[in-house]
Amino acid sequence: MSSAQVLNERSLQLLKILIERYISDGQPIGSRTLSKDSDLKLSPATIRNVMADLEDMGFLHSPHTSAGRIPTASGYRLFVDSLLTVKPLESNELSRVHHELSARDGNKDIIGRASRLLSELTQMAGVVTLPKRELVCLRHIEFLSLSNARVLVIFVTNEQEVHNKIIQTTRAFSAAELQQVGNYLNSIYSGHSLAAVRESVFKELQDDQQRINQSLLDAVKIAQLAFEDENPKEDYVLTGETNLMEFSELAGRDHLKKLFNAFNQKQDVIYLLDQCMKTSGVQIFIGEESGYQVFDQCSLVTSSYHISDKVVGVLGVIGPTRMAYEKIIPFVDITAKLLSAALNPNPTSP
Amino acid sequence: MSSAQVLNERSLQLLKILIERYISDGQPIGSRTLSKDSDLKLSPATIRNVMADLEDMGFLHSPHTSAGRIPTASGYRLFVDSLLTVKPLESNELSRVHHELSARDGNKDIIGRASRLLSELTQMAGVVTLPKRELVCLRHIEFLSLSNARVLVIFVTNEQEVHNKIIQTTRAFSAAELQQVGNYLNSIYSGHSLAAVRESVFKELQDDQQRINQSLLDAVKIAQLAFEDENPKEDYVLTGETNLMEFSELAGRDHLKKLFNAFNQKQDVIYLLDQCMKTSGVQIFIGEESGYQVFDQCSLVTSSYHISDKVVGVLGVIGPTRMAYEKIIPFVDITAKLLSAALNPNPTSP
DNA sequence: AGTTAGCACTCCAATTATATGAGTGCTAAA
DNA sequence: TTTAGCACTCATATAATTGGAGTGCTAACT
Repeated sequence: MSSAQVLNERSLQLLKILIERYISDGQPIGSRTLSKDSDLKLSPATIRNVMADLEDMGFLHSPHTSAGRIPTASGYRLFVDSLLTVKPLESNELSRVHHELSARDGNKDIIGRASRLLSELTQMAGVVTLPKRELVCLRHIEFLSLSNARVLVIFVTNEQEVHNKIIQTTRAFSAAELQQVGNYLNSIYSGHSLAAVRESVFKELQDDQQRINQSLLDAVKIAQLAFEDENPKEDYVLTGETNLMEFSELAGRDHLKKLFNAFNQKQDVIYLLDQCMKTSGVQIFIGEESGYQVFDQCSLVTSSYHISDKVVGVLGVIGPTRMAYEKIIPFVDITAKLLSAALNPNPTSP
Repeated sequence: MSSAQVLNERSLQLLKILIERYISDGQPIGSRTLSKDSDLKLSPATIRNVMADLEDMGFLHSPHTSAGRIPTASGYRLFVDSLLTVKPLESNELSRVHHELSARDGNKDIIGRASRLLSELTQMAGVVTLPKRELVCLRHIEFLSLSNARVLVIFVTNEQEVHNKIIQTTRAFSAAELQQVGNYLNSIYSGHSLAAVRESVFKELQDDQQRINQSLLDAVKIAQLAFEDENPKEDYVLTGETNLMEFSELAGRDHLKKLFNAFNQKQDVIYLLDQCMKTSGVQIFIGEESGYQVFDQCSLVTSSYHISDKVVGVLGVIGPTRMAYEKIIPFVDITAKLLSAALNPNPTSP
């Protein structure tokens, strides 16, 4: 009965133009505007018909009877998946990214720098997860004796991150003993991923314990405590949250508070970012797709980064659904690539 | 000509009641309300006269002709300095503080816990500075050789905080050499404040360098690099910022953004907190007194905390000027005391 | 069959009017 | 010195009015 319920070329064209226009203006787009904007020579009336169809199919939506149309989440989805024409980065932006992520000052706080980069260049919120501990390689481990049979464990990972942790041992160890333990563990495990170390230690303890002598047993026991999986909590660095206050669609007091609380609680955001880590390339959550009420008005554009071919983290941008995807997507993409490059030991070796 | 421009007992009484009432209600207080609230049997008209005087003296202020009066910063100042009757903490709050700041789990992130405590119990923002590095004592230092003549310095301070830093040395050092350097430095400097160490190292290098042998000279040179004063930047842990969004007086979008930016930039807040560190006991900045526009509507209640009798940091609460000072002040006070207690090595020793 | 002009209709947003009432300052009497 | 009385001010809330942007439908046009 109703006319074409089909997505022909023309409808898509119009949808694309509408969304682009909405993204740049932020106001509902009406048939008259769209008619002038497109070079298809169509009258507003025709466009109204098309728009009605697009609305039926769930790509558009009117805030009220006499406003124009705005894209729904599915509309955006269709847009980013098949309508989008990505824009290359401007040269000054590109050089900024290069400069900021160059390995020069020993990667000091490179995660933070990346996050700031993302937020400053997009004027939205930038987020970068810390490299997943499990997947990171051990470079060196060291023990320090404290009072009451406690031992301070210090270990350095691949990317020169230093971690530390206090463990409670069953008896006090002297500095010399700990030195030995350290030497032993370093000689065996240096270069292995933390997950591998944990696993290996576990196996060692399962095996017949008679086989190894007492001091090695001590070493393994200490190692077990050191790499015990107490809190595999991931974490991220978020910057530029305040930028989000500029966007009227997010600026309701309640909404803003919920959003910032979610950022502080971290768990929901971590869950989302974790999802993104599973797939390679740029991932996008648009509005309600995230499944969290709080992020209904937000989109998340992410890409994962890696160290020696293993994905160890994600970075991305959080902003209103109405964001300039055609610029954000390539930007996130290249940032992830350059961060990976900066973190990898020999970017130039074969 | 006008009547008593003097602060007699009655005016102060009324000012106190007005401020208390304003703090609890948040609305301008009129003469009628105040007349009923005070047990002085005075008619609204009389009270109007008194209020007019108080306004002349700068303690009150009308938002407009036909609203009641609200306190000015000087009004609040007079109130907290001489009118206030502090309320003791409720027992459940007290036990919460004790529990949260008990030294049980090795002071792990005790700064963060203190900050969360402050924000959760007050429903405002809590802030705790990290212990001032300079004043903190060295417990142990350790060196690790990296590639390209770089050395990773790891040192543990009094309160079992672990710090690390990468330095660039003039030549590569072997692990054994670094071991020696570490032993030497530990034997001499363990237990000294970082400032003292820096000073001593500096003196050592000034002295005739022939006097000491080569390996000791190396040690001192490395120590100099390690304790070089690159960035004496202080830092703090701020929590519960989002609570501030609940207060209508701070909730303007612009204002909120400026406030949160100030929190992120940190420098202004640090400057203020630094001021507070110079005086002992509870310090209060009310509104404009801070000198920063952004904090015009805010008050800051702080108290310093110490390690072995040296003030090393401050903690406090940031909220709207209209806050319940009579509860906040003792709360901040006790929190600072208990944090100090938790950080001090032997709380029970003589 | 697809496209377009015309028209009645809807609904928001902005403006203006209108009341309401809380609170003040002043004056004059107690 | 205190108080009652009164005219005045100003912010807030509510309603009434208007303008315009945009729609959906129908009927005519290609």
